[in-house]
Amino acid sequence: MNNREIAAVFERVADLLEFQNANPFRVRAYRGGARRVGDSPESLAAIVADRGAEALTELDGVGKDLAGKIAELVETGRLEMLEELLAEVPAGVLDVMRVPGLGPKKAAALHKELGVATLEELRAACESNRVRDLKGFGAKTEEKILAGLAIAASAQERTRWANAEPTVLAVLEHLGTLDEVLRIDPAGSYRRGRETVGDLDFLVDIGEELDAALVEKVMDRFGAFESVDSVVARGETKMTVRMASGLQADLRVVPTESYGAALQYFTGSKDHNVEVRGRAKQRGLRINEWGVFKTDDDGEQGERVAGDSEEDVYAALDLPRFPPELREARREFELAEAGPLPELVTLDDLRGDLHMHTTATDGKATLEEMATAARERGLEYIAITDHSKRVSMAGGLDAERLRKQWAMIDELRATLPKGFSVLKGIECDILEKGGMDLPDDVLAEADWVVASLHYGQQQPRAQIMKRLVGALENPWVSIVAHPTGRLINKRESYDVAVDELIAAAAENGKLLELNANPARLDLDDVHCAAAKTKGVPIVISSDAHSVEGLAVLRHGVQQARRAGLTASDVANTRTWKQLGKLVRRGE
DNA sequence: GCCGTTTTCGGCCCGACTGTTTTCAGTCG
Repeated sequence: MNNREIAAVFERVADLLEFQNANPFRVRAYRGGARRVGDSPESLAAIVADRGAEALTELDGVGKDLAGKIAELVETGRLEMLEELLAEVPAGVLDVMRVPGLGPKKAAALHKELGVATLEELRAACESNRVRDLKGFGAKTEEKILAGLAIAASAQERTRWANAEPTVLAVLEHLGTLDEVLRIDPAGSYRRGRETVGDLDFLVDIGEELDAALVEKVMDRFGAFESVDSVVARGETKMTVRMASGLQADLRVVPTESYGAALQYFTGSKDHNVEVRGRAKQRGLRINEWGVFKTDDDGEQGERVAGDSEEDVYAALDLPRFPPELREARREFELAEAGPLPELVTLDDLRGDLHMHTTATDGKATLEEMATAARERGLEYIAITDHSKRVSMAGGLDAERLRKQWAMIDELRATLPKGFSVLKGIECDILEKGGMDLPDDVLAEADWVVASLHYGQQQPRAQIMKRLVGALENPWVSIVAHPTGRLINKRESYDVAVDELIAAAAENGKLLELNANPARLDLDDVHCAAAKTKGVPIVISSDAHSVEGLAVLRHGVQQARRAGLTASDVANTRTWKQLGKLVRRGE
């Protein structure tokens, strides 16, 4: 059982416990455990196998009990506690709890009073007006549930960051042009640069006073944004709308003196904030979205000590202003205690792009066009890495066509200005039975060999690993591209033991790709962080199939920053010559 | 269920908004 599956079990346990009205801190412990497990770069099954269940308690938030349950899961594939809970609670109520506005308490009341255990039964109960008579419910609640059922049916999944970006920019423009809006920033997971966002958060600075008339004006303007479908809620400082796309957006309006505190607060993550506010409490301080305050002897909010800027808020706790990408309650507090935070990699640090396609296979631009566009983007070198012959649908290259392309590259090189290089590369498929799609003597002639797996993605783990590790052991391979093969919201990854893959890369002196395509972002942040700890350099590549495709590098940089990578952890921040020293090629 | 130079027991972040309540519970982030 892999980490993600273990995390899913703990989430499920937490949901069921919540439904049973269990101790909320116990529920939190399971949710925290799920997050820690999901964030762990090491395979917990491997930890149990190598060092025993006891070693799991080294994970923050995992104690003796959760460690035992993880061991039970990896050893038996089952969790007795979960099965007992499922016997007590009808599984359908978990769906009921996912309807907006329904939580564990209301779901429990619906089940107890009306026997509602599925979404269908919930709909029937609402339509026959039986819900409105329950204590704590009313006609409005009933209507909201029916509307919420429609939303739940359209199963809105999280939106890829890059798909949310146009909406975010349009809202910033729409509100930013108002004179009353002094500052506006997106917050939440969008600001943290997560690969997907659940909803959007916007924060507005309205000036010294929280003037009701001004707030009204800003909210009216927000509600008039062209994509807004309906207003979900509207209060004195906070407003929520639903876009036609189904995406929700929150607006918070605060006075200038609270802007930093509010930005910190609404950027999250939730777990990061829990840690921050816990630290505040230890120091006799209280942090909320309005500022940092001293706590009086009677526990009431006292003198204000910070709030204008995020720097001040963090400084009040002797913490650095964490880059938003790091605020996930993973290792950032540990890093802060160890010294200055690492300087995270930036787009400007990248000097080369080592994965792209041309019209020779499935690209839309020619060799010359890709080279020109890359040079205009300020890159110093690129590798042309078209597909190999196994990828027949893309017109993959055999040895003969590949050598022709390399001859063209030789010709092109003669025309290039000093300071820009085009490298002879290939994205060579890793065959289903193992081994590379082109012979070693051909690969040996390349400057840069990207190995990747496009076929046989459903094979069992052992075979997938044999293929990937085999590629890393090939003396001429430089790197494995999109190592897990996942497509965000579309396709699961292959059954890869990423820690073993990283170990194999380290052993063979090879690199691993962070594919910057926003649908891939593969390796992800957690795995890139794991590669860093094992000393395996990451290459951020566009995998561009067009001139425009080169622009995705920034998404890769964002993911790398979330992994805590600095420029020196990313191989293509180096010159091509320096980069060559990182890769062990040839025998 | 986790955790600890204020602790191995008694804590565990904090506020806005809604709908149903006559003073607040539930949900959400």
